[in-house]
Amino acid sequence: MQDRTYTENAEPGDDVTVAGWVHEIRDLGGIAFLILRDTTGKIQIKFEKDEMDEDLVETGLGVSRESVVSVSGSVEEEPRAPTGVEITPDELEVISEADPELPLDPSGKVDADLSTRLDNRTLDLRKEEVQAIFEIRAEILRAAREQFREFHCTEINTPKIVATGTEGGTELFPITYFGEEAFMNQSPQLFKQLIAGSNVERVFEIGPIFRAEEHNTPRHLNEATSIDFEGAFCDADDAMDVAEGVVTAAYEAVAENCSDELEALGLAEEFEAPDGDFPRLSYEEAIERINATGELDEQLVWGDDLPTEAEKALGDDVGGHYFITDWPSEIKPFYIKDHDDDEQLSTGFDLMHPRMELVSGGQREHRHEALIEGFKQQGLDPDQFEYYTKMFKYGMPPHAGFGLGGERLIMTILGLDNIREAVLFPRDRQRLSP
RNA sequence: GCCCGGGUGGUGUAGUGGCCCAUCAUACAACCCUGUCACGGUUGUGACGCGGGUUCAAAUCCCGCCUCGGGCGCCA
Repeated sequence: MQDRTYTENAEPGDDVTVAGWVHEIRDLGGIAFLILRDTTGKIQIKFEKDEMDEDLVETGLGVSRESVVSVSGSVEEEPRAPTGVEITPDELEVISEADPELPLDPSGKVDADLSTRLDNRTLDLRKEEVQAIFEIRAEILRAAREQFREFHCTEINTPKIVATGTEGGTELFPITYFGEEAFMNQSPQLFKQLIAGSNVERVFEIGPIFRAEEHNTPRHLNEATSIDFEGAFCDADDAMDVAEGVVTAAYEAVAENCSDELEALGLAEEFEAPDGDFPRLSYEEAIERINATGELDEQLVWGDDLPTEAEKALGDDVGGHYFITDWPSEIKPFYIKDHDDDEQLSTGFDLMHPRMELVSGGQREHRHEALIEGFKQQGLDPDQFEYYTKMFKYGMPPHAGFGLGGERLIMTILGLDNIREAVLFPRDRQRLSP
C-alpha cells in the first residue's frame, strides 16, 4: 500500500498499484472493464478474458460493487478509455468485500431520499457531488478564517457547556454536569463579548451552537455551526463591513478554488460571487418597500417582525444580499444597544440572502447599568449572569459583532434545498444518529 | 408548537375498493456479447411502515402509533 498511486496520477508507461472502490463492472463478453474509484477520480481496469490469467479475471469480475480492491499493473494510453488511460492488471487483491445489496447507489443511477442518504452517509459521500459539497464547505470555512485574520481577529474557542443561556432557559438542551444542571450553549454571544472587552479586542469563533427548538424546516438545525465576530471599538457599520467581507470572501474562494467541485454540482456555468457591496436598508425603509410590493395581504406597520412571506417579497425585490438595520428595540435582544438619540431604535442588523436570514448582529450594550436594566426588562435575573455583567464594571469598550449561520452560508452559496445537505451528520428534531 | 402531504422489493417509483397473485427503472442472480463510457440483450429473484377497524372484497377507506417531507411561527 505504501507504493499506492492515486488514479489521477497514473501516467502511461508507469507500473502502478492503485487502490480504491469498485465503481462499476462492465462485462462485454470477451472483454470486460472494472472502473476503480479513489478520492482523486476513476480509472479503468481492462480484462481480456482469453489472454489473461483465469484466476485474475475471475476475481476481478466476480467482486461486488463498492468493494475495496488494490490493483497492480501497467498504465497504457487508450483513447477508448473514459480517462484516456487504462490499466492492464497483473495482480488484484480484494481488500474488503462489499455486500452486493447496497442501501443506496453511489454511482447515482437511482436517487435516494435525503433520509436514506443520511442513514448511509459513508456511501452517500462516495458520490462526487456530495463530496463536492464538503470540499466546498472546507474551503468556505478556510476563507472565512483567512478573512477574519485579515481583519486582525484572533480565533477563540468558548465553552459549549454552560451554566446559563444567552437569553434564558427555554430553548436550551439541559444536561447534567457532575450532578448540577447545565446546558449546551446556544451561542457564544456572552463569552465573545467578554474577550472583546480585553486587550484582544477583535475575536472570531467558528464552532457549534445548540438550540432545542422543535422546528422542522429545511433551514434549521438543532446543532449548527456559528461563525461569530466581536470587535471592540466597533459600531454596527463596522460589524456589517466585516460580515460583508467574510461572506464575499467565501464566495470568491469558492469561485477561485473549487471549479471541479462546482462542475460536479452542475454550478460551474452560473456561479458568481456578489460584488461585496450589500445595500443597507433601515427597518423602516424595508417595511415600506415590502408594503410597496403588494405581495402581502396585510400591510406591515412599524414594530412588526418580518414574516417569512415579507422576507421573500423583499428578497425578490432587492435581488441579492442586503442588510436590514435599525430594528425596533423591542424585537431585538437586550444586549443590543439602542441608538443614543432614540431608545426605541436599536443598532441591531440582519444580513439577508434573498432566501433567508444569514446574519444577526449589532452594537452591544457596554454600559453596566443599562445592561443590568436590560436583563430585568427581559425577565431575567441579572445575578445569574454575574460572571458576565461584572466585567462591564472594569472598563468595557463600546463593541459590536454578529453571528453568521455557517450552514446557511454554505446552503445559499450552493443553492442547496435542505440545510441538512451541508452537514455530514445533521441533528434535527428526529435525528440523533448517526 | 400549529397546519398540510407522504410511507409500496436493496434503492427510486406507478397504482384512490375487485380490472393489479402490484407497474417501471435500477440493483441482485444466471446466460449471451471483444471497446464499454448511464454498455446492450434474454430469463429470473425480490415490496404494500406498525397495530386495530369497516367491507363479500383493502396497498387503496377509517382510527391510533411510528416515521419522512413541506408550510407557518421562531431563528442563524
